[in-house]
Amino acid sequence: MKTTIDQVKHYVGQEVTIGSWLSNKRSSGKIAFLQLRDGTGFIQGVVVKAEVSEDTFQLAKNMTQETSLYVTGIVAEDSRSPFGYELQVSSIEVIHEAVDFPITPKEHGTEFLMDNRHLWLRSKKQHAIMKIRNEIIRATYTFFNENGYIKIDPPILTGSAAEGTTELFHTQYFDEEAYLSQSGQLYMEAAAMAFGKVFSFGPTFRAEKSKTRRHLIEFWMIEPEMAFMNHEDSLQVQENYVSYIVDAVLTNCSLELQTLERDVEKLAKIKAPFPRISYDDAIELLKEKGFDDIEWGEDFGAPHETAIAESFDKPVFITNYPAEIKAFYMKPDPNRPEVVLCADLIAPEGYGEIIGGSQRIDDVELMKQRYEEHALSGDAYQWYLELRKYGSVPHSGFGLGLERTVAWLSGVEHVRETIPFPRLLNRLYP
RNA sequence: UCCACAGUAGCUCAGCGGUAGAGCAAUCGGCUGUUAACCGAUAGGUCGUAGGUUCGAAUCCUACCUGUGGAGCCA
Repeated sequence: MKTTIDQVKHYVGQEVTIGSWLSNKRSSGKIAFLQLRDGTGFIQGVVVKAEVSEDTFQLAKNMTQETSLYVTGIVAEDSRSPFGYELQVSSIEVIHEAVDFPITPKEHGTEFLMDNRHLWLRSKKQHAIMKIRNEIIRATYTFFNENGYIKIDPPILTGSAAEGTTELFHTQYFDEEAYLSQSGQLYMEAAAMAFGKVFSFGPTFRAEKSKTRRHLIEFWMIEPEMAFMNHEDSLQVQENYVSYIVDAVLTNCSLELQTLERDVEKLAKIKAPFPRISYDDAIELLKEKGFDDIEWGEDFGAPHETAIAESFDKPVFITNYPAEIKAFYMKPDPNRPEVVLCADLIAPEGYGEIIGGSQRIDDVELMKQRYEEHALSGDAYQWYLELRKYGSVPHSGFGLGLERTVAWLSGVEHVRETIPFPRLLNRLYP
């Protein structure tokens, strides 16, 4: 019976064949232990010299790391095995012998592992992180579909910048210049006017020379946009969504969290509602904590965000930033035009901003004024202005960074481990 | 772009002015329950690159290259 490691518990006492790779082995004169991996899990194969042919035993003893093989044997429960079950091997068929696999069962440096990312993905820890990433993706689709959202895909090649401040990747679009999308948001606003509640889920590109554990050049973003929702409505969507994915990961990835030695107690506390603190109060809080390097009107740096997040054991919304330091499309607070109806959601434990969101300007005259202030050329942004011309409604939206969320829930230090093939400042290979 | 640190065997590192070292991986041998298994042996090097100081440089100095951590910007 051909099966996979995750199904092995259904075949105790029976003979199965598993297509697998040898992740490690140990052997003595009369017995060999094969650590086998097949993508669904890990299991130990036990080869006893007295119970197999001489050829099979020699094969088992001499097999190299990451050799691919079909292994056949009887499934047995065994507490001595690291995986709970083991395979009492009767025969081995080598598919391909791996020669000099570079990632040995010892410590390695970051550069080396990144150069071998295509092989590093085979390791247990990376496997667990990718499973958690997949669970967040799955839960995202479920959450939005069950709440009446339609997935809309904004373009990746664009003719103009969403926000002029950040650097864009330039490319050629036949005879004209084009850019890789750094946000689908403007297009999602158009989609919200067509479908009410929409979300996007796709790659984003930022040609910023950022070099921190929270930055990638290419990363994935989830961008919901909702018509007829004000800022407060949007905050509720955000906290419900984040609570939902945290719960999904806790429920469906307990093994992976254990592999990563994640403190799940901290994650279990993450339930809506989340605390909110205004930008004004956040400035006060920082002053109380002894920060004298920030004044009203300045944006927070990473140490500031971390200090604010430390005051809470849940993610915290920092709301109503000064309009000056935020994007042109954010709606001013009607009672205080110098601040805008926006919020950043800061994850606990120093993982930083995972969501940025706002209510959008719906008044066409104010938007025209912003165009002038930000010197946005009329032609490229004409269509965006027209959304305010034909049946404009209050609407809000936000963007969640997938990799930062994966890093937070997995408890890994650096976002580069949360995407299969990270694009970093100095890395385009593999 | 700025600041700090680091490049020595395939990998992780020690050596810090006087003949280039260890562990793991590889190869060979030993061991019946291993858990990054263990034990013995073999093989493996233009000490990031280019200059300089010195009787002598992996070691000291200068420049450059590459990487790591952080800052700014952002998700």
